[in-house]
Amino acid sequence: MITTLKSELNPQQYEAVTTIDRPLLIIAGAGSGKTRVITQRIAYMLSRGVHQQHILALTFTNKAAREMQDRVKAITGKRLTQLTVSTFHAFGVQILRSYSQRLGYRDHFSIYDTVDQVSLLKETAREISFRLEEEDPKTILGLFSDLRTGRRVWDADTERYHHLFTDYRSHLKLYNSVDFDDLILLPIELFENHADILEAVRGRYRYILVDEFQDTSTKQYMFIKYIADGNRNICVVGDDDQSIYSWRGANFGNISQYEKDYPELLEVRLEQNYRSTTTILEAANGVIRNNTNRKDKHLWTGDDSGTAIEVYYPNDEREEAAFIAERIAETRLKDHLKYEDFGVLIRTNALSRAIEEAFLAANLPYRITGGTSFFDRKEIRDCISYMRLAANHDDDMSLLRILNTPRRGIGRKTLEGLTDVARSRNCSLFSAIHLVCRPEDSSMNDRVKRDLTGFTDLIERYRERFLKSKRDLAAALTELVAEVDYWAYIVSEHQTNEKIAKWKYRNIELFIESLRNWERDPDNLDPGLFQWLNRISLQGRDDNQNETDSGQINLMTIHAAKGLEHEMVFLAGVEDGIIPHRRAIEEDPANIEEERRLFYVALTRAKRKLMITSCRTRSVMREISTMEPSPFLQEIPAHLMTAHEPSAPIQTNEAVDYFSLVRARLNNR
DNA sequence: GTTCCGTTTTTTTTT
DNA sequence: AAAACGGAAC
Repeated sequence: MITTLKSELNPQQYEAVTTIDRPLLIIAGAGSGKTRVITQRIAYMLSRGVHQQHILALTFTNKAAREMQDRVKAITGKRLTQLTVSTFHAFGVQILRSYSQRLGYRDHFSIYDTVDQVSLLKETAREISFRLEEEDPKTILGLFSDLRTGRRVWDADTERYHHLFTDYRSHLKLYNSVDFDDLILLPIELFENHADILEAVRGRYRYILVDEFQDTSTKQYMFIKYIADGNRNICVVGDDDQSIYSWRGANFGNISQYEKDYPELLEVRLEQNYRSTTTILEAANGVIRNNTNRKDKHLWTGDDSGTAIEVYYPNDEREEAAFIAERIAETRLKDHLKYEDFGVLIRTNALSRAIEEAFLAANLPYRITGGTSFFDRKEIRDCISYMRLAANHDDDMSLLRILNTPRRGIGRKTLEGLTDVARSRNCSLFSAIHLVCRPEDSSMNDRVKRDLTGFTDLIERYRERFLKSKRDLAAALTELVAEVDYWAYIVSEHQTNEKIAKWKYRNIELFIESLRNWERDPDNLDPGLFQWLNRISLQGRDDNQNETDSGQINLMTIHAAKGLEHEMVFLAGVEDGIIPHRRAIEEDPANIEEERRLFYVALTRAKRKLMITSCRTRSVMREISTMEPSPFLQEIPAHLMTAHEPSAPIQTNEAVDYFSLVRARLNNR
C-alpha cells in the first residue's frame, strides 16, 4: 500500500497523508488534491491500526461530509459504521444528545432553524411589548448570535435588546429547544463544566481532521480544541483564499491561532493544482491577487493551457438561461461529457429560477442543491411540526404552527388565554392546555376545552405511535395526515386553484416517501423519530438521491459548490451588484475581498472549460434593471477570454411557444 | 371569536 | 409570484 501511495501522491501530499503522529497544518490551494489527501489520510490511519471509532473528521457542509464519507468507503471498501464524518453542527448534536440532561434539557430537544427563531423572537417581543416594527428580526437574531459567540459585547447601542435577549433565551430553554449556535456553544459549556464528559469524549476521538479550516468560527475552533488537547493529534486543512463564510462568523485568523496553540505542528503546503487548465488557473490568480489580506501562494499546474474562457453578454436572464441549456446539450454530445460533468454556479438562489425553467424546457436533467428548500414549504413544515411536537411536547413554535392547522376553531382569543396561563405558570403551551382543560378549571368554555383536548390527545397518541413504529414512521405519518384531513384543509385553502392544492399534496407524499426511503435504507442503523428530526433540521437539503453521480447537471450557489469540481463550469449572473453583491458592499465596502474570494472559488471549480455570462438587463424584484458586468471580469487577464457572439435573437412566436412549453412542464411537476 | 380578503413586502451566502 | 400581515366581515 505504501509504495502505491508514494507513486500516486506528490511529496507534499505524501507527507501530509503519512504524518499521523503530530499536529498538522495543511495549507491547500484550490484543486491541490485536498479532499484526496484527507480521505487517503483516513485510509492510511486505518491501515496503520487506528480504530475507526477514534477518528473524527469535520467538514462544513453536509454535502462535503457525505462526499468525504463516500470517498473513504470507496478507498477502503469497508462500511465503516463507527467512523465519524460529520459537520460541526451535526457533531454538536451528537454530543448534546448524549449529555443534554446535564445541562437541564429534557429527553429530546428540538432544533430551531431561522424561521423558528424569527417566530420565537416575535412571540417574545409581543409578550414583553417590545416594539419590533421598523426592526428586522433577522438582524436582531444576528446581533444575539454575535453577542453569544463573543464577536460583540453589550454596549450602549445594544443594551435596549438585553431584556428581549434574556427572555428569548429563557423561552428557548423552556421549550426544550436549541438554536444553531447552541449546537456549538452548549458542548463547549459541557466540556468546561464536566471533566468526566470531556474525558470520555477525548477518549473516543483521538484523531481529528478538520476540513475547510478557514471557515471555522472562533467558537468552533474552541469546541474542537477542547477535544484535540487530549491527544494533541489534530490535522487541519485550509486555504485563506477560499474563506467565504465570514458573515457567519468564520475567522481565518484561526489559522495563525492554531500555529500558536500547536507549536510542535508540521506545516505542509500543497501548491500544485491538479484540477484546472493553465488558463483557468491564471485567470483565478489574476483575480485573487487583488486581495490585500492573504498569504501569498504559488499555485501552479503542469496542465496544458486549455481553451479560452468564453464570456457572453445575453440581453436578459431568459436568454442567459437558454444559452446555458443550449451549450450544455451541444457540448455534452460533442465532447462526450455526462450531465454530471456540468456545473452551473450562481451567486444567489434567486438566480436559479430562469435557469431551471430553461432546463425543464430543454428537457435537461438537473439537480439543484441548497436554496429555499423543499423543507421550507408550508405544507412540509406543518408535517414536521406535527412530528416535532410529538417528539417534544414543549416545542411551542411547532405547536403554534399546527394548533389551528387544519382549522380546529382555536383562534386568537383562546391562544391569548393559553399564553397567559403558560406565562404565569412558566410552562409550555402544551402543559397550559392540560391545565385549562381540567374539569375544575372554568377559564375556557366546554367546546373550546373539547377542541383543545382533542388536539393534545392526537399528539400524545401519535407520539406513542411514532415511538413504537419500527422502521415505519412513514405509515404513521400517513395516518396522521389522513386523520387531521390535511387534504381537505389544502383544498379549502386553495379553492380557486386546484392545481396548487394537488401540488402541495404531492409535496407531502414526496416528503413521506423520502422518510420511507431513509428508514428503509439498510445502511441506516438507527432510524427513529428523533433521528429523523435531527436529520431534517440539520440538512433541509435535497433528499439524498443517489448522491454524486446521478447523471444530472449540477445547479447551485457558489457557496454550495465549494470543494466540488466540474469538467465544464458556467458562471451565471456575473454582474455588478450580484457578484460582488450589492448588499454585501452596502453593509461594509471591505466585504469586496470576500466577494472576490467567492468569485475565485467559482472560477477554480472548473477543470477544463469555463463559461461566464453577464446579462445586459435583468428583472430584479419585478422591475427590469440595466446591469453592468462585474468589475471582477476586468481582473481576469484579457488574453485569457474571448467574447462570445450572441446568437440570433429568439423570434417572438418562437418565444411564445417556448413559454407555454415551460409552463406546461412546471405545472406537471 | 374566527375567518376571509386585500394590501404590503420580499431576495445573500448556510448550519 | 407568493407569503405574511392587518383590518373588516361573518
